[in-house]
Amino acid sequence: MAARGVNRVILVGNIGNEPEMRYMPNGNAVATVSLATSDTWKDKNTGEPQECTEWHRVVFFGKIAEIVGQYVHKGSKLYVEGRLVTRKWTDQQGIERYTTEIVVDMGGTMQLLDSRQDQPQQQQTNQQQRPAPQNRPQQNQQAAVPDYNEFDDDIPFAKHHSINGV
Amino acid sequence: MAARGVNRVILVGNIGNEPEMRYMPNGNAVATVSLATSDTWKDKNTGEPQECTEWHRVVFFGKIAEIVGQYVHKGSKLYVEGRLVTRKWTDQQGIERYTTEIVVDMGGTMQLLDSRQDQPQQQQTNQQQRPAPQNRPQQNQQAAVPDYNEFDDDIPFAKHHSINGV
Amino acid sequence: MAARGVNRVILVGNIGNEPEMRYMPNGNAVATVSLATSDTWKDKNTGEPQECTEWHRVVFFGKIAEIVGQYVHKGSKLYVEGRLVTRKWTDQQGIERYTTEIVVDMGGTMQLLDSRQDQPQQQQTNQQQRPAPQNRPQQNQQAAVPDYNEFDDDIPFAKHHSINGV
Amino acid sequence: MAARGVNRVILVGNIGNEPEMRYMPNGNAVATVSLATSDTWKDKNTGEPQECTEWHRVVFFGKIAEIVGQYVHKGSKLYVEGRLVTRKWTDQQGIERYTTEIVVDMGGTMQLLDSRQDQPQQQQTNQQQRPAPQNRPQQNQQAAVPDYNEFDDDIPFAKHHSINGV
DNA sequence: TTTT
DNA sequence: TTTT
Repeated sequence: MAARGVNRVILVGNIGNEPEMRYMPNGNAVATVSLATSDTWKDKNTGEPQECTEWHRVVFFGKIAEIVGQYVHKGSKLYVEGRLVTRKWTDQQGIERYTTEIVVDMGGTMQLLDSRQDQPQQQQTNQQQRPAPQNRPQQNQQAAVPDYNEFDDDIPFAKHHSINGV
Repeated sequence: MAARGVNRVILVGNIGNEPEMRYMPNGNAVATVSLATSDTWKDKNTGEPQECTEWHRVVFFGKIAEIVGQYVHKGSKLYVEGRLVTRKWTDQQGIERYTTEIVVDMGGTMQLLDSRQDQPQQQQTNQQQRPAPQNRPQQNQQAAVPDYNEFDDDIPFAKHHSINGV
Repeated sequence: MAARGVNRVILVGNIGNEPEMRYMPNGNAVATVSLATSDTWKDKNTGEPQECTEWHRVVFFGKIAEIVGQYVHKGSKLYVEGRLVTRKWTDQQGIERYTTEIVVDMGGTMQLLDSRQDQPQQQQTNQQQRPAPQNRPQQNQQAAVPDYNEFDDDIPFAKHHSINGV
Repeated sequence: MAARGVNRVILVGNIGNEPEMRYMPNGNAVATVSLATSDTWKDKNTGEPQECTEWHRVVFFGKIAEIVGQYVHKGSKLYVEGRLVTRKWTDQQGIERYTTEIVVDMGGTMQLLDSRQDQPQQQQTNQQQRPAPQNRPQQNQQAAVPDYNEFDDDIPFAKHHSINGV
């Protein structure tokens, strides 16, 4: 809660995939998305337009992750405010790797920038069995978890996602 | 110069090393530092204080890199505003790796937050042969480079630092 | 260009009016809009939802002002990055007043967050006589000014807008 | 807690006065400071250096206000993250006025950027009768209020400070 | 005066 | 590797 220093990331961009949902042992949701930001400029010499797209791995925790799972879809435009976290993991070949993510938890924020009619309504049908996070009492949050933990096993790299002490 | 989306990082923290200086073929300076930000919180269960330090690799380009080389030292406190760039490189074993850096160029900014008397004066003596960037005409910028390019070869991992087209 | 300290404002919100366009004596465009941001929360005691809308006066300068004049309309959603400037002016009764504005010039940025089809096409017809800013050479920028300076006189409070030395 | 839109201000600068402390009817602290940020640039025509200092009125609420009252002093360098609020008030002549402030409450943050030895120790002596906020149990927070409410009456413009519903 |  |  307290901090020495400032660690803040602000992104506006479009989501490149459906959010990957996971659940912590205590039932808290974790949503991971890839968010694209693009820079465009003109080459100094040739003058022709250049474009460079940067992909950011954004990980949402807790209540905000539930909202992401519910309302964010491939193509959604998001405003995201979070912090940088680099974590170490070991790939299948046993090679140690580092991944930098933008973590959005209680100290961050998210804004869906699509107008309602832009949203792909079809995408939401496969989530209808899940009540909207706003209307769900706190206790249900944990009750819903086991179903998703089973599904969790099918997510590739799921174990890379674990962030200790956050 | 134009952009679709927003990609912004704001950091305040302390530098863990002397800046590593490199120079582009056109003579532009590149300065790389490690910047630490810390989060402190109390464990929910035990109540005892926890600390987590995050290290950020920050890369400065151009005139701002010259200022970093001149005035920033191990222990300096900095405000940094830049953007996230993830680049791919191949290590000595031929393994492809990704590194995420905070790039600070003309679209970013830097503020040295140490009061003047805090600065390690001794550190600056070995840079006195180099005129202050503010007083140096543009042409000298390139004249100063060869000395540092020689030194460049001694920097480990120097080739990882190259960022194409940024 | 240099700075002591940091002065940064980031806003995402909707525009409440058509941009007011003015032109500096040197032909540079100035666009002023009102941007709304809303906070919603639940009253601690009654639990009923509360909303508080904050209106921000945002002033764009130069090329970015031209883009605002061309593409931003009442209802547009914008991302804005600028700095706070408070200026003093005297109203018709001779009373000294202070107004705080978010200034967006070369050190800031703007992103139109509406998808293309959201844009009110009709609004743009009365600007068609004006070439798109991107394609217009620098000289035309000044050529276009007299027309708008005449129009300028019809803008109420136009004299309040003048910002000296910025 | 929820929001439509984003309203964020980030400032780094020096404090121009001792914090003005007030207390809400419920005992919550309110601290107000003036924070200076400076822009320096060279005049395009004459080339001579220009400086423009911007003063920001920053208002802290709650626990963070207590920390400001304890540790922030005239000359302190601060990092501040808050939101813009413009409020209306009536001056002694009955003239309606607007003041824009940067509000820093639970949704914002503050970082003292002075190293410990920079702090004016003498300034703290007149606050020694007040226990450090960290060590003070919640109940004492309210117990300490009456003393300061009396003092509150001596603060000019104190009534301008009230912010309803925030 | 915007928006959801 | 920094800092409090």
